[in-house]
Amino acid sequence: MKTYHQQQLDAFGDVTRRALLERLRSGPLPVGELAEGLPVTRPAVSQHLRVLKHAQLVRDEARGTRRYYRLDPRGFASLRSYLDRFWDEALEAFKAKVEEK
Amino acid sequence: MKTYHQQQLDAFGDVTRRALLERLRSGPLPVGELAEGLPVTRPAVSQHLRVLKHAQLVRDEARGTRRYYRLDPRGFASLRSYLDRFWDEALEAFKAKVEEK
DNA sequence: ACTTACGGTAAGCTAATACTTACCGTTATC
DNA sequence: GATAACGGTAAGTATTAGCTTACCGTAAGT
Repeated sequence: MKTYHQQQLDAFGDVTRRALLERLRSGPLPVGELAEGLPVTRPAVSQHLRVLKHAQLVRDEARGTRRYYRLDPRGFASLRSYLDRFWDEALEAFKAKVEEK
Repeated sequence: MKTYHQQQLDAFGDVTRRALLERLRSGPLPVGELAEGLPVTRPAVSQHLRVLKHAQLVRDEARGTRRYYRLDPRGFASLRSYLDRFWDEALEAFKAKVEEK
């Protein structure tokens, strides 16, 4: 089993997925529009969106025949708290090292 | 050419590299010790360290025959500011959308 | 000086993952 | 109800990226 922040980091570890996320910053978009301009086909985009969805970085909502994707705050919050915790613990360890000398 | 935050996200997009970074939270370590316990060989670790170094997530320092690796604040700061900026812009866009209605 | 410890690099292999084509289901439109 | 638009899924291919083995250089110890 993979923790969420791991899934989020994996999801961010691909340029195409990052491009998708960047596009979604300006607001929700249907899959077709998301795929436009990208150097990959629409099905590829669908597959990336699935990964992003599992990582809770995007949410989707069907509207008629279109399916709108938007950024999901949950994934970003989780990712951020992981990085913060990570760095805090590193500083903690560093301080401890200094004092022990 | 790749921007730094892209390199950092790529670097974080691998479990072994994340494991290395987590080990380094408790302080600097030589390559041999870093490799111990991991399910991969030492050369593999060296290669991962190279990626992490280019992403400015670790620094290295030779001491005798050993080479100590430690976390590098630069990469983390850069990554954090990217994520913050990313999310800020998303909120900005969201606000603008609401007001325009 | 010889030997051992440490770790980087290259070449080649393997495994993971991104991508495409083909297909199908659903919703809307005529 | 037929057709078109939209998008998800499956199967197979291709590319990427991680891993190993082999090798070399440098620094320390004997």
